Amino acid sequence: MTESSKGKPQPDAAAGAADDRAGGNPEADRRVKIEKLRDEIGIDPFGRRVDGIVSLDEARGRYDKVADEAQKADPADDRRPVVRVAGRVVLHRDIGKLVFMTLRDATGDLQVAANKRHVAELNFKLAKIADIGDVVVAEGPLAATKTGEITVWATSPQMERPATPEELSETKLLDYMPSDSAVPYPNGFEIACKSLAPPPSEHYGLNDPEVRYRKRYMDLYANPDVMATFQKRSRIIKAVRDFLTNPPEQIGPGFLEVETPMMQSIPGGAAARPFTTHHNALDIDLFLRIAPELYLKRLLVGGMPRVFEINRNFRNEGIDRSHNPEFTMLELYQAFGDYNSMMQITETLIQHLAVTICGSAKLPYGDMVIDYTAPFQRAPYHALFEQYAGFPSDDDDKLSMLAMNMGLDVGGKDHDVVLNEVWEQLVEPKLVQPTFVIDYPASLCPLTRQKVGQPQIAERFELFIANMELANAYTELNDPDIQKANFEKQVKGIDDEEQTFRNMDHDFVESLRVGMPPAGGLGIGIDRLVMLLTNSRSIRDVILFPLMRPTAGNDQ
RNA sequence: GGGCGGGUAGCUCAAUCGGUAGAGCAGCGGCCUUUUAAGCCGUUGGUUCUGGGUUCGAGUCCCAGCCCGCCCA
Repeated sequence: MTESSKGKPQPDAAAGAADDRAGGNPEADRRVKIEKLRDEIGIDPFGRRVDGIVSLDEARGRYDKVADEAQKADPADDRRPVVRVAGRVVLHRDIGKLVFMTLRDATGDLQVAANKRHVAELNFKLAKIADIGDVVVAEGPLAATKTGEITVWATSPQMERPATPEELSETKLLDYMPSDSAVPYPNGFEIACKSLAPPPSEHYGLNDPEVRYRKRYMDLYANPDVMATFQKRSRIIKAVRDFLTNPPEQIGPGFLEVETPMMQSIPGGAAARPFTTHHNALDIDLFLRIAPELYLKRLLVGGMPRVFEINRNFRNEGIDRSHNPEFTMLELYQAFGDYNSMMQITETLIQHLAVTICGSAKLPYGDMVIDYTAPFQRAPYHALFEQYAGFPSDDDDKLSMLAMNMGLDVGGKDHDVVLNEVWEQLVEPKLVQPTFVIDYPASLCPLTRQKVGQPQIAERFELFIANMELANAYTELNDPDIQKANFEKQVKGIDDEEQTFRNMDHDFVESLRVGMPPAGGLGIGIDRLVMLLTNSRSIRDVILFPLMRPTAGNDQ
């Protein structure tokens, strides 16, 4: 980036700062304006504190049609509400002695007009030279234009009439007049922060996905639907917290929100490859957690009966439409629950979110319409396989044939591992409406309690919606001897990346020896849930700053 | 990991068969007192992702690489 250098002409584009020949290089031109603001107009192009700003949505709501029409009929009868607003300029129309601009903030857009007759000369000049992308402050009465658009008419108090006592007390006008400034602030119109960077297209927005993800700060203001998505994400997460902290009666007492280590010396609780880091003082390798599970269960041992955590997990794996290396997960554990009580919580929570956040239990996702009305369908794992494969899941020969036809590598893998790979390709694409897939092969679930009388079946479910795995839950295993044996048993065929339980967490087994009450445990992928509820196609559209490869310019 | 598509001005995009890199908007200089993607006149702005190659001549064709997206594994 080029530094402006006052007074010393350089061949560089930005250097023409002090003369009027600048042109063509938007940033250089804006630097010229900054110098003008400082040197000729004598104001700080980066503003100062302003109190009493109302959002653009709020300002629009304060428009008083009766007062507006009364004032238009009799200019002396002015009861129009006065508002002070701030926003980024997204459109700017200068028609001589009148300037219109469209401001945008997190609540929407609103038009501001500056009329030379009502704004002090200096402030009118600021309105004329304001650029798209600048953050500005405007103050004045709300009135509609000829075409009916609600507009803040920037007004310098001393130009029109003295402020009434009501206005003064309502907006505390005098409070904002900085003692070290000759200019009453905002005096109708001020530039609060000059934008040096060239703005995105005012008509086409910002479309390039790479730029949108790398420069989310531009994406957020250029594309209002992006702002809306992340506002909704925030509301969803708050609603999850509220729901779990104070659940509906049928779910019982509230859950306690806790935080457990993200840096772990033995990464456990899931099948995934972890990120590695190092602690210098202790001189030990640590891993970013792949799941909080084993720590949350220790809390059950300690006597917290219901706990949950909403936070980041890290998995050193591929990136695609539904995977980001760091992602947000809800995990909760309920003493004396099981996978059935987890299903009840899951479907009640998700229906609640759909209805309260999105206004309906039936929501579009892409071409689909998803019905979140509880209860969700339950379907046993093996039954689904047989339904779509056409033969029972224990037919090893047919399974091998099918796997090879799918191009899968079956060599040396256990039956259940191959079955699961085939299952994922065969069944997952069919699961559009919310479906609890229940009763998994026990060999795939080392942390899960087996079904009574059916030791080969684990009391586990995964919830699928719109072909995505959204939640995973078990009746938790609390027998320390079986847990230890499961950790020691290497599940053949799972490759290195999925080799979770190679390093036994002895302390976790020790905690089970102390005694963990029977429990249900649940994990819900928050990013994917937000994708569904905001109809977003990619996980990158619901993560503010998704991981991107750094550019040569060192963006991140 | 594989296939397909894309990368050209600040933004959105053109560029015929390989033949002087363009438009709209933004910017800059003017005009304009109710605009709505305001309008009018004038005007600036390019490492065509990077590096090689073919050619009299490459945004275009070939090779390699980088990045992004979509689909598949």
